[in-house]
Amino acid sequence: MSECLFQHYRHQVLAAVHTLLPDVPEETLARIEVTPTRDPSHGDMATNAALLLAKTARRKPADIAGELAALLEKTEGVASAASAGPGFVNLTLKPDTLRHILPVILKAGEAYGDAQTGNGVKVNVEYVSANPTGPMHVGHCRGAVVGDVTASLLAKTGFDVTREFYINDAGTQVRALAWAAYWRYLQALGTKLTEDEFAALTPNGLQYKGDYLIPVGEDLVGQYGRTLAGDDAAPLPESEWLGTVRNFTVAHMLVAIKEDMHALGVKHDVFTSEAQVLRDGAVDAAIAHLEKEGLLYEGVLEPPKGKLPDDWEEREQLLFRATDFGDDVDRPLKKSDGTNTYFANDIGYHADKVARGAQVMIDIWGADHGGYVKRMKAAVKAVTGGSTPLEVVLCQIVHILRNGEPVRMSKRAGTFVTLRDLIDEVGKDVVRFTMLTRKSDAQMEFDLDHVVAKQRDNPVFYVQYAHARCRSVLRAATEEGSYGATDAEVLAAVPLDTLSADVEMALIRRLAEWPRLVEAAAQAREPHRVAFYLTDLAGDFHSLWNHGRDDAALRFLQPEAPEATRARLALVAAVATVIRSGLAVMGVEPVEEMR
RNA sequence: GGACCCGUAGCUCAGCUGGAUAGAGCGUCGCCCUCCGAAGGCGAAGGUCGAAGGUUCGAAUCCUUUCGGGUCCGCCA
Repeated sequence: MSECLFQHYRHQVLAAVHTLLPDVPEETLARIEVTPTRDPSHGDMATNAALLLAKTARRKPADIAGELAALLEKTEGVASAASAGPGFVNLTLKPDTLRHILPVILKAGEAYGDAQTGNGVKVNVEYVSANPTGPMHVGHCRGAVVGDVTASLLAKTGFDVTREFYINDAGTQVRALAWAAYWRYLQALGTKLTEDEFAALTPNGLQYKGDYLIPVGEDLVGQYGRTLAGDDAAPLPESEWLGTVRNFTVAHMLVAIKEDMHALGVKHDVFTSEAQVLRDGAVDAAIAHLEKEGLLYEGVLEPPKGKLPDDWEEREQLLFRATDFGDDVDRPLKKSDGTNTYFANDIGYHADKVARGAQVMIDIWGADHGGYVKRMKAAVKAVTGGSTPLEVVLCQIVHILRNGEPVRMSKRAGTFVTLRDLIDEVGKDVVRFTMLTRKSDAQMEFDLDHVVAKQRDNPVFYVQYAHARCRSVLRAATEEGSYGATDAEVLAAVPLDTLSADVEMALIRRLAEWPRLVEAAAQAREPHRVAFYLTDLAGDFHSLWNHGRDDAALRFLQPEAPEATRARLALVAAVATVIRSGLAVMGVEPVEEMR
């Protein structure tokens, strides 16, 4: 039998449908599902098949449901099947069928829930992607976690995943960064210039004033001595030093960014440099392709309605016909100084991903880029001829709170919270889990006190506590000595007939849902569902645990009944396994005991 | 002016891509340790799913309109 009970019985339902109505169109069959029931009185699972078939069969749903139920009742593992409600078929499984999932889990270990639905399709997931102009701040970490876990979910369901980081190292921000690093370099050489005097020389003024560039300035001296500066550490023309300083500084920033990602447990397979994509000609090639397709023209854009930018002036520029592909206006590819817009480079970059083999692209962006989605999708459609879909997941802002009060993040005020600060304060696992306790497109509040509190309403604690309790029971059983070995292979073979209490069966039902949840979360690109599932699973387990307080017969360790105890231990070990499987997807370490 | 996201219990949020009587936690109220599993658990109260139309066997979910909050709107990325 398949690892996934729901998938298994879906096939049984489809077989029954085929017997009953051989000519059902493929689209209708695809919509037939077998889902867990919300109400235990509805059995273990239900199918909507009869409701969907009613139209094509021109018959009443309840009639079809009745006939389906009669067929399904005879299916192996099914105790009873009944038509219910508007035309559902409810299935009640034999207890053995449900219990059978425990050895499946114990043998599979953390791999329980793995699937092959991705069929090796190459998916490129791009996340974090930022200007390499400074340390990562807390604003980056939600997208980092969402991207990382989305990638893990896709890998778990059989996709060939590439985790990618796009380095925006080609724009004006990086030039500003180089100027700021050059200032630190001159300072390290003992320049007589004041900051104001240097700022007056700097295009668009001196930015990136944080201390983190001081060591970069010192390292520049170590590497290049005084060769990048004039006498008395006076500035040389930009052309004498910009390339050198920029590359040196970006390399430094990348090291820091990678360290931060490592501290958060976020992995990337590929780091792609915007400047490199530009040098390789991928951008020019993409623009040439669009030109050839007749999708570019020189034109004038309407000024935006409402508040007009101060320096607005009407100007003819190179435009992409984004409106042909569903965007609202055509989009410019060149800035007034003749260089590419970010958009133009991004087109080349996405074409490059496709050239490297991507069959599906998923970009994780901050919500402030929401207005950019349509044009990017339009461009990808144009440049790939529609062969390679682009999906965009937007992450809303995270507000950091301390004791319910907002933590101001301001470089000037000196309360700038870096990602590293956050990890150091609450720990990587807490950050990761908490980032998934809301769906991505909802705003989130992250209270530094709350996320480390050992309380019921802190899901991180609640789930870890459930795992620790499982481990505690298994340790106690091992130490006691008379219940036999408690490793997975042994427990996978114990008789399970004694598991029959409602709370026990409810827990088993929950465990059976895990593979289905993994697939749904991967397909929807919604990693938060894993966190919610684990919280529910933990709740079921805590409930069973407490039932043992009220009813001694429900306790895990039964000295009078070693056989029943072993069955319970198999259940407990399976719960721990599924929690570990879920935490592994989330990149969170399970704990053995609460401190 | 336009685009995108969000409006679900007093509060914070789920709701499995259209299914059965809309669910959790917090808060409120009532219970469960004469310590062998209380950092927990059980129960109660609490809802016209922002509003109005529409689509159909069936809508919190899809469409239109509308109100409220957020993000964004050529030369930032």
